[in-house]
Amino acid sequence: MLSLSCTDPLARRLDGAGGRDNNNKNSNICWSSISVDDSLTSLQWLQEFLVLGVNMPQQAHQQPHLFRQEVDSDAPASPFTGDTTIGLPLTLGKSTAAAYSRMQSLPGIVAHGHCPDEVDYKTNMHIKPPYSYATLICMAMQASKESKITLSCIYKWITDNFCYYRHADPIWQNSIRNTLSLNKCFIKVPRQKDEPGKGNFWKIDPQYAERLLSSAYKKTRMSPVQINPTLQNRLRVNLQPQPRCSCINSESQRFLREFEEATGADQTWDPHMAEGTMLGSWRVDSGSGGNKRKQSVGTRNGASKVPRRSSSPLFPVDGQKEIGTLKEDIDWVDLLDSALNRELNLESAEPLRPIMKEDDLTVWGTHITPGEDPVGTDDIHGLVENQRSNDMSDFDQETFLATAFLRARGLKKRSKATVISSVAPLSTWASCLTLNCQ
DNA sequence: GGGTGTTTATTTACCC
DNA sequence: GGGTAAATAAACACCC
Repeated sequence: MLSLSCTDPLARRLDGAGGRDNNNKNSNICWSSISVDDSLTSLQWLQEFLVLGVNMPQQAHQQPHLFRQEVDSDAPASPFTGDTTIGLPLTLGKSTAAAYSRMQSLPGIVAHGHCPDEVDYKTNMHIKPPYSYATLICMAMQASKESKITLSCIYKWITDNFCYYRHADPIWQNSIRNTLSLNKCFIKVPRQKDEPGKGNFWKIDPQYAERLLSSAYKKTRMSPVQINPTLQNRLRVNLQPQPRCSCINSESQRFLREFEEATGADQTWDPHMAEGTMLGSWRVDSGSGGNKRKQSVGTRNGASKVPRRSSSPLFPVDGQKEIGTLKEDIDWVDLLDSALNRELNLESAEPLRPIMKEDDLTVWGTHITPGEDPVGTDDIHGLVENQRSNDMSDFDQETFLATAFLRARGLKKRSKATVISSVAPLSTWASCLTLNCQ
């Protein structure tokens, strides 16, 4: 029987992770500094493990991926997928790397090619997709074969492809409209007088697409992972507060995009190929947003300033200010046992052989020089190449490309967790890390 | 009345 | 810390 203590280690960790930006920045810190003992005495690793680890086998190589060409789906591939069907949020307040570091401390959990951080947004109603509204609109526009699209079609596409929005407060539709109006990337196309229907059409301004093509996606805003309030109500679990919940940090996205640009990797949704399609680099009119219109108007409802809703409804605003405790009982042992059982079912998977320095790391005609970093990405290269000979999937190939790219960019000195979680399909980097454990 | 579009205000997160 | 993009929220007008 496990005896788990959740207070002190958790408090210590949270103490070091305060501040709104710390989630991302602490990724590396957690990876390198959390001891096994620390991990095992904190409940957070368990929480993350439960979220990240379940139902992975069937997803590891089946989930759509941003890099992968999807044949029969207009749905946005979720580059960061995972299963949250058990209803707990993904990596609450901790980066993938941090979560993974703790998972790794559990023997047998990591070593089976798991994909701990994938979310199928098409079916997962609990986690808000990490795409800005502008991105969603753009996705909808690209998915539509038409050059213009109506607001209702945008709504429909989003709800069809992001389960979260099917159940979310319809306020998001207001935000969509707001985005369409404010964002110069979107052009309103008036409806013909004889055209039936309501509202105008919308399309993307090609000039912004061109700008995007000539310059990289420089800026991306990462939405925090948000949990559908219905889930919150269902769970009624007061988990420890975290200042931010983000499963993919901005650095990861940047690397991802740099990788895409460098490799021209196939994507389900290819912003480079789609006319007017732009991801993450929307130029909004400088007059909008920000605090330029500072004006004391009180509030519209006459009340004094009301705290904003927590980014994660699981964490009430008040709760985010303090270190909370698990206020309701959770049968952690059962949950752990259940999750472990699922994990152990993977043991039939063929073990990966260690990387050998003499292995030929030539991939698609490109030779990767091995041996520069003792336990670094060389291992991954070798793994992927060797796996390739065993019918390596596109998924794995993408991982290899991503890793090779990062290495070429001089990122090999990063912590492995950072590198891998930055770009690799996570089903693969779990396998890759296995090598490093050997 | 409901959907749509616009505007204003505020907060949050990220970058420099 | 300032600037700014994005998100959130609300009010309002217009149109079918």
